[in-house]
Amino acid sequence: MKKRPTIKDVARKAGLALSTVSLVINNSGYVSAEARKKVLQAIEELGYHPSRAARGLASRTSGNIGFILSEDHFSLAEPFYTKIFLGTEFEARKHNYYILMTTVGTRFREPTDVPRFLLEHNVDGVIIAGRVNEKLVAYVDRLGLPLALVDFAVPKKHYSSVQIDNRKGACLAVEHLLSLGHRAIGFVGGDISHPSIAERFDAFKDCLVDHAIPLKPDLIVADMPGTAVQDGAEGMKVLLDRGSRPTALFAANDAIAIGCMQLARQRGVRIPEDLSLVGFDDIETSAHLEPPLTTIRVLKEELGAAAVRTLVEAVKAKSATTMTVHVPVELVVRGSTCQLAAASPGARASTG
Amino acid sequence: MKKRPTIKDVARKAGLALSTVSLVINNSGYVSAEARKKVLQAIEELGYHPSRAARGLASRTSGNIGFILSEDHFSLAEPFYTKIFLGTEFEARKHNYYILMTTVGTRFREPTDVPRFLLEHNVDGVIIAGRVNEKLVAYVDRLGLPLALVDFAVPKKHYSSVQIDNRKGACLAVEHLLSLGHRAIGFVGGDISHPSIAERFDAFKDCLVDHAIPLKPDLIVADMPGTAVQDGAEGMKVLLDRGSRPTALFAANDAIAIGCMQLARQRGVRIPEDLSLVGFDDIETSAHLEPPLTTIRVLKEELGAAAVRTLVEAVKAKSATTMTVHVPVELVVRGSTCQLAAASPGARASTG
DNA sequence: TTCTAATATCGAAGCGTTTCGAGGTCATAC
DNA sequence: GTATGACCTCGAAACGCTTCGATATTAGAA
Repeated sequence: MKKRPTIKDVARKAGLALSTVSLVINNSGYVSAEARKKVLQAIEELGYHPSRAARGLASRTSGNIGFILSEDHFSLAEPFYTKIFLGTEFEARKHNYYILMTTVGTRFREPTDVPRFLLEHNVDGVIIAGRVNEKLVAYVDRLGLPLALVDFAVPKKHYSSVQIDNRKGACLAVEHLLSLGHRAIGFVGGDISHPSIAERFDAFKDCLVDHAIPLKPDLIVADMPGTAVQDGAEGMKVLLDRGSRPTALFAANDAIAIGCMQLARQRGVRIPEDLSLVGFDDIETSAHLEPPLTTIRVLKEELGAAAVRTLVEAVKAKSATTMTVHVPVELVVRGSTCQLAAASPGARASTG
Repeated sequence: MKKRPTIKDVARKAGLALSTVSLVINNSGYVSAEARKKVLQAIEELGYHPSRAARGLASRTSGNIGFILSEDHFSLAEPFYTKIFLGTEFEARKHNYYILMTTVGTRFREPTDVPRFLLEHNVDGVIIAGRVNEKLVAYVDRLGLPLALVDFAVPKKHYSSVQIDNRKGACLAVEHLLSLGHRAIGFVGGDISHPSIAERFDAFKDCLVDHAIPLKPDLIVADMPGTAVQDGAEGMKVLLDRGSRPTALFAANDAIAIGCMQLARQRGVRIPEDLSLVGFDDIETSAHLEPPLTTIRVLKEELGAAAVRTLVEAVKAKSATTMTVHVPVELVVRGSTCQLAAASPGARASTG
């Protein structure tokens, strides 16, 4: 409980000016080897460590990075963004930053909806994960704070961002299905206004075309309002009611895939025998489904870590250069996909 | 990018002294209704918000709570403490605090192993989750910082803490097994030096005695070094090699239970037919095992939230009163336990 | 030798708050 | 009529740093 030493005490003990001590601590300016040694020793003996608040006030830096998440994403049911957040925590510690986390609603009005750490000037940079109100993004930008978006982009604007390699993922999925002999490959997506979903859809189409497979519009459903389980079920229903019979399906994400699975079961469509199914994201539950879902794994922690690295660079550089990082994805083959040959009707009945 | 207003600007605009403005902001001292109104209006018009750094320096508060976690617990494989952490984030936002997170190793030497936020005086209180070096706890205590331990306790010392209701949980487990007709109930634990594990073991014994079931030492294994899956397998092995044949088993946590399951499968012991098994914690995977594990659910996020509440109280009160909060647990019945009747040898063979 | 630039140290002016004590007004109690 | 205390406002002194400009010294270039 005794008073902790200040830079003044160090200066006195070292017999040097306070400002010289500061130079040593910050490794800036000119300091003789001798003076440096004296300062270091005094620091050591006193057990001195600079105060963050004082340093922050004088240098107008906080040592913190703000992490903004949309409210509906920071639920315990949504481990996707939660993992991104944990990824930022991991990486921030490596760079001697702390993460201040907050969530925001879809509305954005000043100053009520401005994250407190922005009002208090308590962060040196901001990470925004997932879709948030564009006005919030603009607000952060106007503050002149380094900014990195994760799995989100604002149309017509260039911000630094960390993106999932959606195109690659979609290709991996399609090529996996092709390699299994599938040709009638469908797509179930929703909320095409979400950049990631749109990109997956786009790449899906491109990839088929690249492999000389003609697109069949009746195998595609992409107009559900959201990207949750019920949207997947809804999409699957539309597809089946339409009379379409794809042998394989690429779902825009795992939640949608799960919805497809549920409806398939209701309608007596067997997975993978009658229909191979590939998801995207590799969320926790996917591995535990029956059958376990073949999917595209997204390295969620890596998304967060990359965002921190981007930001730390930006803070150091003080330049407004923006950059986009694409985090790799990988195919995880599980039980929801199989060779087309085995998918002919009755194949199972004859063996069972 | 234009300079943000300071308290000085507010004072000028309101035609009052800077200190009066401060009093209004902090709702302290005497301020006339008229003056308050003028200040509030000036603040509104200028869009003023106090700077955290300046306020921190002057008032020696940071608005942050430090969260210390043992290194091996902050892995992505260990969602238990990670969830506690998320629980603190949730709750901290409600009280206008931010969480600064760090991990520590088992060693503790000053000043190398001291969390940076402590050196920088950058937190108003500290939460320590899980077992850490006792010297670290003593160090925090010596700093005079409010402290709350989560799922950890230091022998012979009284710190505020948030505990799992281990006794209740163990009783729920035992009584569940008793209600299924089991009498030969075994225990597999490890690392009895961990307070939580010890308490579960203790309550297990007490509960049996309370129900007039004599303790059979040969049904108990509790000397493994750790509490992980392999320790569970090891314990199960010892039990079986010893020739003990409990009809039901209470494992000190889910990881241990999983180890038991694995070894049981190897040895041809069927769960639940030959052996009913109850775990503790309700970790993510437990629900997805085959069979899904009956266990005692621990509200992990609530542990974290309770710790924050405890700490916020302590910061406000400035008193050194300590308190222990017990967070409730609940029994989750799944497929790894069943009625004793069905467990007679051959019961399955005759139906299969 | 003289000038310049690099090196080294220092004092002082902030950074934007909180807090303390001084000083003033006014109503109430004695 | 004066003392007392509540109420109100203010200026100034911290809080513990960074940073700027001044000054001094030294080494190398001209």
